Amino acid sequence: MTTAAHRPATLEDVARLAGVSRSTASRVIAGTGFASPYARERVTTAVERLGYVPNPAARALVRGVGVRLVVAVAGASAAVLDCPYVHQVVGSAARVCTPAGVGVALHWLPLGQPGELDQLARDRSVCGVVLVNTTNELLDAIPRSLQGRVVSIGVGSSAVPSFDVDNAAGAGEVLRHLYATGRRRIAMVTGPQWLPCSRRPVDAYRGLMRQAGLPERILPGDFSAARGRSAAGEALRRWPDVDAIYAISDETAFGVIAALRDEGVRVPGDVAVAGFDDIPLAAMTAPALTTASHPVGRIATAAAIAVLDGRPAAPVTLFPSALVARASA
Amino acid sequence: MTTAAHRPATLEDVARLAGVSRSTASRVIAGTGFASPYARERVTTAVERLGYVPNPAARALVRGVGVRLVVAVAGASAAVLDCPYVHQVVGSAARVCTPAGVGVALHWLPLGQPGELDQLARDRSVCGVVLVNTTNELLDAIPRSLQGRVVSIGVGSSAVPSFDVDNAAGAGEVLRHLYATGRRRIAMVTGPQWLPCSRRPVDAYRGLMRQAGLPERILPGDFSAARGRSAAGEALRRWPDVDAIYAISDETAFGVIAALRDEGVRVPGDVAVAGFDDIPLAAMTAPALTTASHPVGRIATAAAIAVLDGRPAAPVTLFPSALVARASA
DNA sequence: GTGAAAGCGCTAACAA
DNA sequence: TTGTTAGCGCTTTCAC
Repeated sequence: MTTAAHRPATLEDVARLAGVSRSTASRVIAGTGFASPYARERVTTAVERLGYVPNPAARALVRGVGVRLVVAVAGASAAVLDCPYVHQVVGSAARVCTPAGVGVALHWLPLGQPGELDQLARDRSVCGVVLVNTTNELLDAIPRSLQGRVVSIGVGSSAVPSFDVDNAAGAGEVLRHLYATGRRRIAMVTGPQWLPCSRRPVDAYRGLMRQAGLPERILPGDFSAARGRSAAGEALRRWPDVDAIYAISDETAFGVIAALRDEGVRVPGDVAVAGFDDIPLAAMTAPALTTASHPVGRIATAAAIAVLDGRPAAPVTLFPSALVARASA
Repeated sequence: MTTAAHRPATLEDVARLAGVSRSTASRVIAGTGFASPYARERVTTAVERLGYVPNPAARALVRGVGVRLVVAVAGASAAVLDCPYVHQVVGSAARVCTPAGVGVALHWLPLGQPGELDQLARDRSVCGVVLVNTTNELLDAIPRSLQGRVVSIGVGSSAVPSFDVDNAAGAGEVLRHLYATGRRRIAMVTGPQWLPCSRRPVDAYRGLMRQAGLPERILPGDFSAARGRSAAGEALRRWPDVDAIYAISDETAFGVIAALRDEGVRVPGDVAVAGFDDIPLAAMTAPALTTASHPVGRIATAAAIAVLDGRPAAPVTLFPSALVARASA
């Protein structure tokens, strides 16, 4: 490895130094095709001496594949691109894409304008798409040419494999924990109405309440702490006997707890509160938050690998979510 | 805009449909060079009809520029790539790189092995580098060929512009707040020793303590909540009269508060606690955390734009950090 | 087993 | 103002 030359070496340079043709050099470097041990040895040496690094862009161009994996996030405004959840997806994706010479892009998909996807499909630099916060409308609008290289973190379809947390199971565990610890007047703060994957915990809630003969008390939310705050106030007003609030996310749960505290309601004494996601801080607060785990990094990694690999993935890959019982419920 | 064709249109297709040469089409599309209003009109129409999207990879290849911006994070292990801070940098960078057809890559730079940078310098697909958690050793090892397209979030050098939070000022504000509210036995939990940019708050602390004739009480940390926990225990043991703990990060501060609570020490009654970063949850906890703001997203955005633009940036761009006084101090 | 040649999609001289 | 020409760096038939 020499010190960085002013002009980075090309395959041509390697071939010349090794005394072989570009084709031969290409074969041994890409690890494709035949090459005599002798040629192999000479090329390898030349690569080392020159500090040669292949140019993924040139490679992609000739192979007809893309150099960017796009994380496409559906939402009402471009502000969805700023949330920590999306950032973690992008970070995890970048980590697995980097060794493949692929970069990560971040797109906003306006709700109700599935045409945006066509744009992505026609961009030859796009090797694949990871959908986040998918809607069925979006799923139905996936251009044929994107099929086989698009996956969803959230709901999927016959054409789009899904990688998601088993939030129905996680919600079930948390709700049963609430029930087992004596809670009978359980309210739930949900996710956005338009987001299909956030309906599963709601369905779990409904099923369990019905099964236990308990009243359904649903407050629409949006994952935010602010909404948790206001929803808690509503809950107290509408159902003075409420003894537990289950929130769709830890953020929301913290908002709920803050509002309860302001109202002089004790947690978990008067009202138990549980969340979902098990973010790092859930263990640090007072009271520590009872929640369910959500392996976002692992999910995003699997999703990115699936589009990178390009082989057909299972229609649905569910990642387990387990109860993390702490002090708040 | 037609429905996505099976084979995405190329410049050639556009030129043919418009009845002009590839060059002319290229000129009007890239917005470079001359073109008659007539040609311009015909090309634009063809682009629309075909739903043509230029291929950034091909463009980059011929222009000799890269298609990836790499976020390079120094650290003891690859685990540094998993922290929310890094994710936010990557997310913000991806957002500004996407419209430029540039993807984001995420690299780990092992401490003490500055050779890794040469690799990046020789990769022609790399258009620039954003350094995170830089050391002076790393800064000195920047290959010449990378100069002008590398910036640092953290300390910089004559060759590497720095984009960072003014954490000295932020720390100063917080510490003066502590002092103004009567605290006189103030301990500090620092960042990692090897990280130069985290030394500035320590220097601010030292300067202020000295100036006020107060004792210096320093506990080395690593930004983590776990270390905040253990450091708080140490502080209590070594300095039973401690009445304030200033932590280098909100994470650490939450760890400190948790440990204090476990020990039966009241916050802020017995010991005031302050952090740094003003993460969203800082406002939601009990007690709400007193801290200083840290506009990570804005910093990362500015850094990425600077390498994308490629024009010389100011040697140092400091982003303001202001006291956010809440309940914990 | 190896090399010559063609070409991926695009831009940028240079002539016309 | 426009088109012709020559590549950017790489892979990949297809002869040899």
